[in-house]
Amino acid sequence: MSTIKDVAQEAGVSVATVSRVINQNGYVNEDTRKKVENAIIKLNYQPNSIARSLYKKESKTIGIIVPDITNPFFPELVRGVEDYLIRNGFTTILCNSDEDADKERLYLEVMKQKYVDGLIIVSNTINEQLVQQFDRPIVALDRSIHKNIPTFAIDNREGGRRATQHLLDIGCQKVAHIKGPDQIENSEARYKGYLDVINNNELVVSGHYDLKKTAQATIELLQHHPEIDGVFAGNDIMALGVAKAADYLNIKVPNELAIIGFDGINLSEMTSPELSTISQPIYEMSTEAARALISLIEGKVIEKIDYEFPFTLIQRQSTKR
Amino acid sequence: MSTIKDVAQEAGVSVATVSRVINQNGYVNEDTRKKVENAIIKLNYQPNSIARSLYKKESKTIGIIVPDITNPFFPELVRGVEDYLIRNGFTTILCNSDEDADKERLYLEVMKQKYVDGLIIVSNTINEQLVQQFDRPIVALDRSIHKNIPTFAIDNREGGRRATQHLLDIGCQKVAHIKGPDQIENSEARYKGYLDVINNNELVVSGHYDLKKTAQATIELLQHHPEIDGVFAGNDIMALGVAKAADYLNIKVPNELAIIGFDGINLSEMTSPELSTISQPIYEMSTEAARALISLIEGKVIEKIDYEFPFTLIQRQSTKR
DNA sequence: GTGAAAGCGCTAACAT
DNA sequence: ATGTTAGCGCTTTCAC
Repeated sequence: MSTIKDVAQEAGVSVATVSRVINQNGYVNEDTRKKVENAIIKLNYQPNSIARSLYKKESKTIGIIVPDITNPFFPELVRGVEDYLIRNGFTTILCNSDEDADKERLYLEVMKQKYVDGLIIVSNTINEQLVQQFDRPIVALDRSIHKNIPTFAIDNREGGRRATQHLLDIGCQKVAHIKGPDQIENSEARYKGYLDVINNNELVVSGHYDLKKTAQATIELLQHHPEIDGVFAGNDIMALGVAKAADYLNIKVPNELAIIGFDGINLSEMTSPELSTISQPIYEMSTEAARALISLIEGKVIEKIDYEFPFTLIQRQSTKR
Repeated sequence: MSTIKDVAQEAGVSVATVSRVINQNGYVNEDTRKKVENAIIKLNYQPNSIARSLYKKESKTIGIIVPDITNPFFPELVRGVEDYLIRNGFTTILCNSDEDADKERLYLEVMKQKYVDGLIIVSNTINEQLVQQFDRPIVALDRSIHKNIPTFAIDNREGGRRATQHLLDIGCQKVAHIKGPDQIENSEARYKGYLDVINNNELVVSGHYDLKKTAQATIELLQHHPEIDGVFAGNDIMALGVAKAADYLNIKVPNELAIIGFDGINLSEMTSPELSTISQPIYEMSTEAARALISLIEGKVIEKIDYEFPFTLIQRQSTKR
């Protein structure tokens, strides 16, 4: 690959001039500009962004850390981020942390060495201290990780309330909640939302954000409590698990059992029956997070630390009766 | 952040020595090594990999180009790649091409400028010439892109045969095929596999790898051809579309209509009914592709150009009768 | 065994 | 308006 030096030589000018035309700054005569541009084309020159990064101490690269891209919620998030970033000249490094603090530490270290300009993190296990030490901008997506770090999420508790209320509204008498993992901020919040509405009539079991475990737990739950006629699942995948349990027990959805999920991933409308859900503006949340991160990278101050997005209740077959 | 110079100063040695310690090459006295290591710890020094890349002309970064991470097949692929790479000291840049040749060209250009050490590509739209010009190793995943580029995939035609034969084996009399997009190598191959088995009794409709379109097309198909009792869908998502169509028309799966998909994405066992499918070893394919890419980057020669992986037929509820 | 110094490709003073 | 040059942080010859 040819370098700026080659171009300079070819055009009969100095490297500084070439640099000027590339970066469109400083004065350069129309004629010399032409000469340089021709040389660039002739040599098929492309600036070496590593060299540029070394000097400018910026890499036009950001890292995104998610628990596991294989979990259907995250591709939609990552896609929003990547879309926004590439349009703005940034490139996206993908990291799967498996919610493992060691892996997160490793990624943080690597990202630092590679001079990423900023980080977008989805995590609840991440070491706050490490995050604090990271001397470049960070934003948190979907879940907060530190009170000083801008966070882009919905009000999960309110979402939990809304989901539960919906089940009541359609006439459910006994609404159970299949809760996501303990200690995950979001699943706790959704759970609280459920409690807010259900008072003293609660019936909760844990499903760990996992389809099979949820199906298993739900089967037992429904066997012990045949009076349950509505389930609010901690997320859409879990709601699918509940639907499977119902199918297994030959319980009709939605008439004998209404089900509502949470997140609004694409998957929720692919299944039969289609799932009612609390739909997050996933794409918008992620592009906004990316936009804010870039602002921070550019040294701008951003308006707030807490970006709360509106969610919507989507009623589909699983609660339509 | 402290530099190698700071460490050298702190340890009272030259930068060359520090470099030797970091890279564990060249001779260095046990005592000086200790001094240097202490200085590194004291200053919390981390080598700047940008500077290293500039000199070594390698970035320990690779790019992966997929059509759309939001399509459930790709996260599993990307995860396999990322897992293998991070374990081997590489970092992964994610690119969503949307099967758009212009976007692909853009990504190729950016990757080149960023000195990525290699590329993993899933595409059928990519410009072969551009790929040829890319002067670093490339491997193709899931679909071939050029005869000189190592390809990691299964035998899709044979898979198509197997799927179709399976429907016949369980007693289907009239098997239709919902075909993936034209001009996509894989969907054509699967289609051919179907034809191989079905001779002259074919019934094919195009579904574009899209759930809703597939559901719509299937509804029409089934209305015109109520004799159809088995469907081989071009992939798992399309199979879901077929299942929805059946649900809509109140046709019982699998007894009145058996359905088989293709790919074996996680999703295929999340639904009710669970989908039979031709399961690709997605994770293994992708880690092998990553492994081969690294070999190429290291200048090794790899054994072959065509890596064909075995698939397996997974029979689940949708064809169990 | 260790250090001095050149150079990777680029940008940005500073000259002219 | 253009050129010269130092320097970004690192690795690696080449001396000693």
